[in-house]
Amino acid sequence: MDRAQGCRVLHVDMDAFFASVEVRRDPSLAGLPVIVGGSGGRGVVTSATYEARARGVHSAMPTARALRLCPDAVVVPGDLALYSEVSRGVMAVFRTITPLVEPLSLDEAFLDVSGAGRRLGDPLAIAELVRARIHDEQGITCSVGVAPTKFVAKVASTRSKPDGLLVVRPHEVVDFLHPLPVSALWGVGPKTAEALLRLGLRTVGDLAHAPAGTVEHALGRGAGGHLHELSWGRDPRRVVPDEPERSTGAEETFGADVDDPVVIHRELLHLAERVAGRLRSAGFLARTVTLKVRFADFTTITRSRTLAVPSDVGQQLYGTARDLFDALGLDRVRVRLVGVRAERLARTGSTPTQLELGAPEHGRRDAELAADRAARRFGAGAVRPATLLGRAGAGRAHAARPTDRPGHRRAAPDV
DNA sequence: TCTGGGGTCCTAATGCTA
DNA sequence: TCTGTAGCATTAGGACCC
Repeated sequence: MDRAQGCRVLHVDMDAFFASVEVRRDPSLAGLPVIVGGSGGRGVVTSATYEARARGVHSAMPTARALRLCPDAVVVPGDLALYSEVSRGVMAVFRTITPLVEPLSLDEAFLDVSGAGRRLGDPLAIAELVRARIHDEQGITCSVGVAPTKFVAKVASTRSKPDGLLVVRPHEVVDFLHPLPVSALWGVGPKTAEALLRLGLRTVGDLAHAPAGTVEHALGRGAGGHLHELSWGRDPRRVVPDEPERSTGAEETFGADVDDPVVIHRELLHLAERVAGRLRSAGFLARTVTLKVRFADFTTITRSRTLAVPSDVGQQLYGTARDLFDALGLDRVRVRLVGVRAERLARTGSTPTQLELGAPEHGRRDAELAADRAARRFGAGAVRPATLLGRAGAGRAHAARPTDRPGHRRAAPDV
């Protein structure tokens, strides 16, 4: 009489995570439409309470539009440091259930509970335990999907929101999936849904009964084959804890478009320092540096370069990003956003250090490590390049500064 | 009124090399 | 020595997710 036999995977997803944490911090917000997101001219909603969602607000919507839909909403700027702290608490609860925890983001994770049955009961009992403990210990609610595979567990948690629990047993998988719209499949966004609609495929069942070759022709071998498998609930992926990061980056949208290369260089330096700080604190070196530029018309380009020697030095990342930017040969073109990303990461220490001839690499790195220590002691921004002095806070010199939303920059994991 | 910031993964083009 | 090619690495872009 096992109520969830064959269901080894739990997908746990916090309900309206950022907004719920804000309500927990300030209980006077309970029951109100609360929007977490950029309040600057160009901000978007990152999270909203269900009271706001009921009025049509959803994440990724421009805040200005959300406020037209819901003028009485309370807008809070967001506090990533706080959300990260709550997230660590949530993940710690999961790890007392099973060591096989695969976080997907700050607010959701897969748990493989196949080894926890003897200690904690069947997967349904474990799911109920997780929900109770998150509520009691973290003060927020979550939704849980219980299924034989990761993908079905993920869909199940989504269908049970908010504050719900849904078990999909192996023999129920096909009946559960097939009535759903294709957009319910993990990896089907607007573009893919449109491509499938052109084939007359609206539901997961339509997709499942279409010839695999047709789907692969429309979407490509990889994606087509994968989605066709998912439509039958076939998903061989295991729950994998402790996957290392593959890249880390930072980007900033200017408050107004910028065409001054001096301002753009200064922003690149700031972003490169941020990324390098994160690399050092996480113990990674970057093999490749990628520059991202979004123009006023929202077209976006990237340019990347592989370093001769992997690096976690801000000045080196900056130099590469700046070279890539200058090589674009832009002549007073209006830029909306710039970003710097470190990719193809290698563990510091696992990569033989090879000093470039004549390069003051070692000195720079030591200086930046000293700055890290000062930042830990005296706060982020205690030490920074002279070019960046006066940039934050009182920077009225340039009308077109990045959006310095109160609490936003400070909240970034700046090490 | 437009459209953030953090990521992952996939594909295609291209250049190098055996 | 020349040429074709397979395979790999790099680069750029795009779709998608939270």
